[in-house]
Amino acid sequence: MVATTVKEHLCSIHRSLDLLGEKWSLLIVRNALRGQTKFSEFRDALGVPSDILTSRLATLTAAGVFERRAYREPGARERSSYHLTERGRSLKTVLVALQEWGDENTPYPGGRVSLAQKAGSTDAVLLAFVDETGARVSPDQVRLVPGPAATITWDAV
Amino acid sequence: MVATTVKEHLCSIHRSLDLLGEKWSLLIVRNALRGQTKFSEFRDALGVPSDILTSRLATLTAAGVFERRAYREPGARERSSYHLTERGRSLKTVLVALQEWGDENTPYPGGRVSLAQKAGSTDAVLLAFVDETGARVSPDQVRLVPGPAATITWDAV
DNA sequence: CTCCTCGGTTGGAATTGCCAATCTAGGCAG
DNA sequence: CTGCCTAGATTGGCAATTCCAACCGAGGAG
Repeated sequence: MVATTVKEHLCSIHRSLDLLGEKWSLLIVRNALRGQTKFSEFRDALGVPSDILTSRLATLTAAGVFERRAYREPGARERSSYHLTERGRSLKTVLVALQEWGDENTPYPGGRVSLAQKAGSTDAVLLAFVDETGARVSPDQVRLVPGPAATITWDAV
Repeated sequence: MVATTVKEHLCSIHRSLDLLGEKWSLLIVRNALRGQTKFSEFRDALGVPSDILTSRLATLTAAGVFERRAYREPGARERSSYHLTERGRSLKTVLVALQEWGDENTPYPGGRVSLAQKAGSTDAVLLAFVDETGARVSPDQVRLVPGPAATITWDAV
């Protein structure tokens, strides 16, 4: 089953979730950000059923999150590997947001399993809201407000 | 059906997705961030089946994302409303990340439906990675690396 | 040739979600 | 009091999705 059309929801959050909200999708992307590329790596590390993995890789590849490449290991036949595209790598923001939320709200007693760091250092990296000048904005100060294409209005919290 | 235990995955992303990855969960939180609080508001605005909405509100309330309050409109009996807790409001980061990704990667021809703005202004707000000093870090420079509790290591991308 | 592995596919059971119909507590009108 | 209305669910039956175990097939190894 390959998703050929993206449902055209007005809301970009809804559109994102149509693609990424299926079970395992974001975890596959997370593992790809950790450097995994092979079918067996995803299957063994995540425990995702192989039929689901086939389906998700097809959907995410069709959506331009992954691209499929051929590779050949010495003494083995040609196989497929799955590499994040620029579009896929830009999901890093979503995954770090989920990671920070989980670390703060459902902490694991043994400590953190994954950290966001600046390349070539051990400096921690966090997500923050910034305005157009680059100045930080407190999360409390951020409002989700109706945009030009909104058909309804709402009272932002 | 009320989720009483959070599966204890090592990875905080996995734990977050166990709670938030069910269909409709994040869209309910999105609408709550737009100011909705009542069962009928969520049901009518999202089109979510009422049995699913009952289940999601129960799960999210048990997880501390929502809190249930009684309210009474004139000439009506007491009813329940659902308000985001601090924990729930901190999901704003996740939702803005999904919104930005959707706006950039699956744009809707009619324009954006929702914008992130600084309170009391029309200044756009964006998500950015920052280090501990507050300096911005390019997304390409951010690595997801194994933390102290990691049982495996990986090659970060 | 046979055996083996990787990357799937297939069939069937279990789970989850969807939809329409129904239920229930309380308010209100007569 | 009786009957009717509404919000907020609950229920039953069906559809879609996911899970699991078994199988397949192309190619390399022996």
